[in-house]
Amino acid sequence: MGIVQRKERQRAELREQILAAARKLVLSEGFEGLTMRKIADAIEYSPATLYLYFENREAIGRQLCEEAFGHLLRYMGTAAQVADPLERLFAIGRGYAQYALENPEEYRLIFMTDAAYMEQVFAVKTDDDPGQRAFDVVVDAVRAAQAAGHIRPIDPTLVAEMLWTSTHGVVSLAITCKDVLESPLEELSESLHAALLRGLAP
Amino acid sequence: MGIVQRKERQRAELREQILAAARKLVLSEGFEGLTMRKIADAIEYSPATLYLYFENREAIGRQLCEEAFGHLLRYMGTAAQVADPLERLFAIGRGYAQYALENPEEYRLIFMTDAAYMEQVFAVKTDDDPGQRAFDVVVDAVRAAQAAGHIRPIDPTLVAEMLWTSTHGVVSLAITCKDVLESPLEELSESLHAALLRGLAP
DNA sequence: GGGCGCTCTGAACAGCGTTCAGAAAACCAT
DNA sequence: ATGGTTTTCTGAACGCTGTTCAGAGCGCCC
Repeated sequence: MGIVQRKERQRAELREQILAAARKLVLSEGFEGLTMRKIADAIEYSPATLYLYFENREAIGRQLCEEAFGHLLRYMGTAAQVADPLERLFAIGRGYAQYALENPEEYRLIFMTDAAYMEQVFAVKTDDDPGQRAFDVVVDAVRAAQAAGHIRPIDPTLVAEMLWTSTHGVVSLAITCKDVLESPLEELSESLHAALLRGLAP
Repeated sequence: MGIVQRKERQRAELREQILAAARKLVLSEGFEGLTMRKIADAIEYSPATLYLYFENREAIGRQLCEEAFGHLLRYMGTAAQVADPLERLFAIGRGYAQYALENPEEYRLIFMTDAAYMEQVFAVKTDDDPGQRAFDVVVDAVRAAQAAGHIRPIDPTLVAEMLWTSTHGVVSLAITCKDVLESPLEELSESLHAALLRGLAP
């Protein structure tokens, strides 16, 4: 009775083929450049077939989004294991920035695209949602830094959001308005982090 | 011989009518929702006519962009006159954030839209380009704060970019991922500014 | 082998930016 | 006022987009 299993497998395979083609297209042309017909061409199926595997174009974007959070988490993951709490916060920030700058189209898809379809991604808010987990990594590091007396004892979520938004500011501007920032990106990012953490000391 | 003058005036008027319709549409539907056919409908002309007044859709966006920088400058302008240097920096940040949150679609158009056509906006770089002037307002305030001994004597451009990117981070995330930031926006923005400036003290 | 169900597609719809030949209108000179 | 020139405008088209749906084609079970 392996027939239904095989059918399920084939179905999953085609679904994955669609996602693979979409990934490639987003990587090279951005989500704006992602087209149902281009995907269909790439996998050699009719455009109509895509709708048997995904509700619509946004559903594909949503799926890629969730994957992207996983990638972000990987970039931050190694940094999250640094022992020294303050150094860990720096490392996380660097990992985050590195992810954004090495995967600008993915980053744009997650954090810089109009929220219409993103609402459903963020609406999940379960504890194992990668986005939430990425944020929790920061909050944990903040708590540790507070416990070690490196950061004043205010709401760790607030502190985490301060760190997050400021790093997001650097990388998102760098992605959108290339060449508009005069300072070298790394210096800017590092100085910002350093000043912020200094200002957050007890 | 006021005929050529009248023709020029009428031409300018229709151009302005196009821009007015475009402004309204961007305001309500964002730049993505701005359509040549919708503009044409609004002003009761054929879509083809628009191309006699603007090279293409992006040229209209570019024009709106330059206007938007003017608006931003107005929001920051009053703040730029605060006497106390440190308080002035706070006021400028508040003005900037207020502009972004009260005109999200305009802000998105300027700083969050893919740069393809923006390059020409930023490429100007003349001294009276509103974007440059807005940034200079910050740099000047930084210099004043440094002269008053409130900020350590490092490159004022770097400091200005640190302040700019961090505020941009808050407002752009607030615009794109509404409800994802848990902290009240004003508190987040204010705390961030305060911590940053504290960290930048000599 | 016949019938059922699943998978897939061609064709279409409505919309998009943009172009261009030609209609229409405005102007000028006679 | 009339004819001709110039400026302004538009209908129709091209190729693209996301999406839908009737029906074709094929594999599976009885």
